[in-house]
Formats: sequence, structure tokens, C-alpha cells
Amino acid sequence: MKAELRRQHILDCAKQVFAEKGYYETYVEDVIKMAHIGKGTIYEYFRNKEDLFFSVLLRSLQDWKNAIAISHEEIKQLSPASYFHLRVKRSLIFMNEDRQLTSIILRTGFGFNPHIQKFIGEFEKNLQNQILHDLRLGKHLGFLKDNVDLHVITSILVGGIVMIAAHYILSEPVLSDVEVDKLTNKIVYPFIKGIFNENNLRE
Amino acid sequence: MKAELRRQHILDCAKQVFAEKGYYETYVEDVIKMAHIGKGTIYEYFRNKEDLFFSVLLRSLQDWKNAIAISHEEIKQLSPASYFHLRVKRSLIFMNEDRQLTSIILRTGFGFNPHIQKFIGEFEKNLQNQILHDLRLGKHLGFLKDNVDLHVITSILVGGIVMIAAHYILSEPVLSDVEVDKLTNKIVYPFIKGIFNENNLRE
Amino acid sequence: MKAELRRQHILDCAKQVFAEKGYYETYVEDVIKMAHIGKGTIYEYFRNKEDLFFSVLLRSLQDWKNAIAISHEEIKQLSPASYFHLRVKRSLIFMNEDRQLTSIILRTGFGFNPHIQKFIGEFEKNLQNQILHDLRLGKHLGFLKDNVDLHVITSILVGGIVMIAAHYILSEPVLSDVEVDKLTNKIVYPFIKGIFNENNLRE
Amino acid sequence: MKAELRRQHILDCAKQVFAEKGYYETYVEDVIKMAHIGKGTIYEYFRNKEDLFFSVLLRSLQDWKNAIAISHEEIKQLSPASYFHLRVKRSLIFMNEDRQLTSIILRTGFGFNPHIQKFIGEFEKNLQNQILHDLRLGKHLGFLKDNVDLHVITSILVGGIVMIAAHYILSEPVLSDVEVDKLTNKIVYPFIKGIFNENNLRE
DNA sequence: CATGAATGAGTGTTCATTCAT
DNA sequence: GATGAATGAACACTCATTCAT
Repeated sequence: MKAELRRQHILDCAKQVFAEKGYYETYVEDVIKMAHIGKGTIYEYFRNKEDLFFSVLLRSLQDWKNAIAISHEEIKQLSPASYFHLRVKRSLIFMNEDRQLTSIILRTGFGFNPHIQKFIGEFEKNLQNQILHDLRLGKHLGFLKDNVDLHVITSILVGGIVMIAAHYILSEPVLSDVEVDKLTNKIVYPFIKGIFNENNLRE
Repeated sequence: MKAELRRQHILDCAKQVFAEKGYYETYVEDVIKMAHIGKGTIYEYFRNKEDLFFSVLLRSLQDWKNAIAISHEEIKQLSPASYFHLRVKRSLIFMNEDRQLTSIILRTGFGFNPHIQKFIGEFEKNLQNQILHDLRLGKHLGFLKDNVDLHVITSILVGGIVMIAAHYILSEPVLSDVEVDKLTNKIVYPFIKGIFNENNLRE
Repeated sequence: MKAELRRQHILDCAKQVFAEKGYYETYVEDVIKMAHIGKGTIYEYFRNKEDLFFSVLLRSLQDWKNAIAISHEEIKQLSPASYFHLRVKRSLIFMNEDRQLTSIILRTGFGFNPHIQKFIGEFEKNLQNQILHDLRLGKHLGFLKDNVDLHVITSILVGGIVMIAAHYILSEPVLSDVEVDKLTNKIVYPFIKGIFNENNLRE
Repeated sequence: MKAELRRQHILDCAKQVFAEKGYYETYVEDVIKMAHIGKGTIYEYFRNKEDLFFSVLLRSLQDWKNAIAISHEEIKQLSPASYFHLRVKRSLIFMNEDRQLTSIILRTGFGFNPHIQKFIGEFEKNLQNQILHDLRLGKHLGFLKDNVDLHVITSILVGGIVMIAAHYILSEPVLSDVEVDKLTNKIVYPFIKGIFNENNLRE
């Protein structure tokens, strides 16, 4: 139990440093100093720097999954649009709260050494899958227009949410619930209504 | 002039290697070998590795600006929606053609050491500004709905386009004009019409 | 008594690991795992890794001495040549049986950090002393030729026996009594008869 | 050419340090300091520490082969016994002169990590092969007794010569030619004549 | 101007040993 | 006594940068 606590403590520190400096500019020594542990200690808990980084991500992945998941009861009570709305909102809430993870994902980018990249991809894929699933459901139930490409929409949404996180969340102090709500609306609205006025759509 | 040619040659090689391996996993030696020059030579043209990277980006930035620019004549002849459509299309075309730059931007992520990050931001800001400008114009002329937050929409679009590039462009062989057209439509459509059917919008 | 048993158990394990991997490539952890004891425990019985290694050797040294010793009764009943023969045979028997120790001696070489080297030397010196003693006795009784340098012969014999152990014993499954007998003869014979025919010795 | 000189210089220094401290207790930094070069420089010439060690041995292996080789002209003019005598003498001369290599071989022992051990084996095998070849020739020409096991004799000789090197050469200041001659005789003699008097051989 | 041999500050990692429980 | 989590000195090796030629 004691050991598990220490492991968690190291992960907390590592997460913070990785979030601040990115993988390559983080030195194992930085984590050690922040965690106030000996140099050898970190290798008792993690095979190497890469494993430490993976472990940080792995622990957060589950949190993320939980955070943006929508329960069966909720599903029943929601209209398609509010369902979609909720998913976006929960993503923003999570990113708003776990800024360190968000920073790591953003900093890490889509490149990176292939090992690590595959892992980062997990996160996107997860968000992507959840949203794709929502949209599929909506389409199946006839809520969505027929000529909509779900995969493309999903990519746009994920990319959009991530970019919003970069500009409207990470650079600001933690947002209030109301602010997150407003942000959610601003994202969801155009997908629901479109952004052009009816009379300007003849092209 | 001979010197300028050599500089360009180094930049070409550097761009390719940075695109393949990312900044940190690219060694100056890799660039040197590809360029068939001596180890010291590169430092005749660039202060250091960071400067080399910046220079690669700097050269491409102008290309990008030109690529997605829309001329005054074009502006006059376009409806708001096709204007928006054209901007997205040109972005995709550019990314489809300059895959190395696209890969660098994607690999580099939004984080990075602060120096470099600021620079990568330039690219996004540029795309962002162009799109924001389009939307502002549209709004001013009454083509856009009133309650649309232009900055948020812009971020979503930029993030969306980048993510589309990652999934639909970089992982595929170079797309044909027709394919780019189709992709553009799939992106633009939901913003124009929304994705939900009218009768499902009561929330 | 319990403690002594444990100490012996650790020594047994250490001997095995040192025999397999040599001093430097043996990690204290290897011994601990094999002995199924805690990491700190080994330091209750041995000051440090070097002391552990010494202790393994020390314990075996007495075994070796006993193994190649020839009793007073035996001495009386043996001709000088068979006496010499018996000494060589007992050395081979011991090496054939205690392969772990033999391996340690061979692996350790004659060099090593000076501390340990002195200790390894003990083993050789012991074999050396016994053989030297035999030869002296033989010379004293007029059994040996006058112009034989006993120290040199002794060194050759010890070196020879060790090398034979390396090539004919360690690399084979445990030899039978008969095989050891044959090997002994092959070693002893040339020293008794020489290897050249009489008529080829004009030099 | 300059580069080759530097490489040789590093090898010289490495040889000396390896001879003094053995492989494991030699630190790359020791070699660097002795060679008065920068830390990175050694890795320009050798892949890693192991490669450095191999290279030291490799260079000396040829020297050794040359040193104990006997030319065709010499072969014709020698009696079998003096031929054998010459081989032993040349081995001693080489060991007497190249004490660093001799020390490395002795220190390294037969153990070691398998990679390196294989290499050390080369040296012994080389000496072994030359002597075995001599003895075979002798037997073929009828100079050697029939019931002599050449492989066993060879092992004894190699082990004996090495042990003599350890006790009579390395621990002493460099021997004079006369001293080497005497030592050679003391080794060769018993193999030629045997060491027991005729009348003591009934066993 | 071009070169590449030389450099060394900086990194990740190991492993014998300690000491609080 | 017995334990094993914690430690840090030690070590091999990297790679951006320099400078004599």
C-alpha cells in the first residue's frame, strides 16, 4: 500500500513535469527532484523513462474514458442533440480539469517516436470512438442527415475540441462550469444548425 | 548565389528529415549525410539546430500563406458559402501537396520547447487568421447567423482541418483533385447545413 | 546452528552463481534470489560481495586440500611414480567432482583485483605446494633426475592440470572413474618417460 | 594517417590499463585520461568498451602469431627436439616482451562474458594449434613415442607455459636472453627425457 | 569557404549497500 | 534477526557544437 502510494506520487510529479516540458526536455532527474526521491528509486517503480511516460498516460487514459462516458440511464433521457452536446461538454470539462494531461497530449503532437506515438494515439482514438459511436447511433435512429460522413465529422470534432482546449482552456485559469457550458454551446451549435443563414445557402 | 543554392539544398534535406523523425529524433548528422555536406558546413548557414528548424518552417510559412490566399478578383465572384468552401479546399490542397511540412506541424504538436512552439503557433495563427477574416467578412455582410462565435468556429475549423490532414491525407498516397474536392465538401457541408435534421432539434 | 546452516546455504548458492557467471557478472541480487532470502540478509552474514566471494573460496580450499592429500599409510606403500600418479589423479578427481569451484578458478583467471587474486593464488599455491613436496621427496630419495628444476616442473604440472580441467573436464559431462584414470595416465606418462624416442634426442 | 596514429595511441593506452586493472575494473575514463583525449573521441574510433577491448586483443593476436611462427627454412634445419624447443622459447620470449598482453590474457582467465571469452580463447587456441601441429609432425616422422596423446600433451604444455609466464615472467623484471634460454630448457627437458630415472619406473 | 576530427556537458541507467521497520 | 524499499556514486555512451587545417 505504501509502495502504491509512492508510485502514485512519482506519477503525479512526472505528469506535472511532462506537462510543463514535454517528453524530450524532461529529464529523469527533474522528476526525481520534484518527487524528493533518490535517483535509483524511480527505477524500482518504472523500467525506464519511456515506461514512466507510458504509465502516466495509462493511468490518465482510464480517467478520461470515465470522464466522457455517458451512462445508460442518461442515454435514455437525452434527445440526440443534447446527447451530442453532453459528450462535447464532458470532454471540455475533463480537459479543463486535467490540464496536465491535456498539455501532454497537445505537446506530444501526432509525431514522436513511434512507440510513444502509438500510445498517444490511444487517447485520440478513444475520444474519436466515443464520438463516432454517438453519431452512428444518431444516424441509425434517423436523427442525422443522410449525406453526412460520420468519420470526417468525428475527426473535425476531435481536432476542434483539442484546438479549443489549446486556445481557450490551457491558456486561461481554470474555467467555471458556466464558462464550460457556454463554450460547449458555441461548439455544438454550428453542427446542429449550420452556421450560414438559410437564404445564403444557394450556391 | 552558389551559397544561396546550397542553403536551399540543406533546407530541403532538413525538411525531409524533420518530417520523418520529428525535431528531437532528428540528429544534425542525419541532415548532413542526406545533404552530402561536411559537418561544419551546416553551421556556416545556420546558427544551430533550432535555427535550422526555424528556417525550414519560415521558408514554408510564406508558401502556405500564398497557397491558401484568395485573390481580390476571386472574392468578388464568390458566394459566402463557396468562399468558405474555397478556403478549406486550398488548405487541404496545400497539406496534400506539402506533406513534409504538414508532418512537421503534426509531429511537433502544440507543445514543444517554448521557442519553437511559438513558431509553430505562427502557422496555426496564419490559417486561423485567414479563416477568421473570411468569417468576419461573412458576418459583416449578414451571411452568417448572429449567435455564432467566430473565434470558436475558427478554432474548430483549424483543429478539424489539421486532424483531417492527419487521418485522411498523411496516411494515404497523394490525393487526386477529385478526392480533395470530396473531402472539402464533407468538411464544409455540416457547417453550412448543420448535421441534425430539422425535426430533431427541439432540445 | 540455524544461522550456520543459513550461511552455508548462501555459500552454496553463491558458489553456483559465481561458477556460472564469474565474479563481475554475478550480482548480489542473483545470489539472493537463488537463496530465497531477503536483500539485507546476505549482509548479516558477509561484509560485502568480495567477502562473500572469499568465503566461497575459503570453504572450498580446505575441501581441496583434503581431497588431494595422501595419507601417511598410503605414502609407505607407494613407489615414487605411483605416488606422483596418485597426486595428479586426486587433483583430477576433485576437479571432476567440484566443477563449480573449478569453474570459478578458471573464470577468475590469474588477474583480478589484487585482493581477490591473492586468494585465487592460494588454490594454485596449495596444489603447487603439495606437488612440490612430492617431487622434493622424490628427489631426496634419488628417484628424480638431478638436473630437474622442481619449481618449474611444479608450475608446468599445475598449469597443465588446470588446462586439462578446462578442456577435458568442464566441457564434458562428469567423467567416470575409468576416464579419469586414463586422463591421469596421459598426463603422467610423458613426465615419466619423456615424449621423444631415444634415437631422436641428439640435438 | 593521422587518424590511424591516434587509433594506435588509444589502443596502446587501453592495452596498458587493461593489463593493469583487467576488463571490468578498467573504466573508459581511465583510458581517456591516459590518452589525453576527450570523452567522445574514443567513440569515434571504437563502438564501445567491448570493441575497444577486442581491438586491443585483435591487434596483438597477429603479433603473437608472428612471434611464435617458425619459418620454412628454419624447419628444414632443425631436429625435432630443437624444433619443439624453439617453439617453447619463442612463446616465452613473446610473453617476456609483451607483458601487457600476457597480463591481460592471464587476468581475463577462462571465464568472462561469453563474447569476450571466445576472443581470449583465440589466443590459447592459436598457441595450442601451433604446438599441436609441431607434435603431429613429429609423430608423423616417427620422432614421438606412439602412445603419446598429442592433445593432452598440448594442453599441458600450453597450461604449463602460461603458468610459467605467471610465476617466472610477469612477477620479475624483464628477463635477459640467457634467462629465457634457461627457462626454456627447464620446460622442455622433462618432456624429452622424462623426469624419473630409469630404475625407478617399475610401477 | 568547406571540412570533419575532437570535444565534454549532459543523460539514462546500474547495482552494491544501508537502515527503518 | 530478517527484510526490502531507498539510495547515490559510478559508469557507459550521446550528440550538438567548435576550430584548426
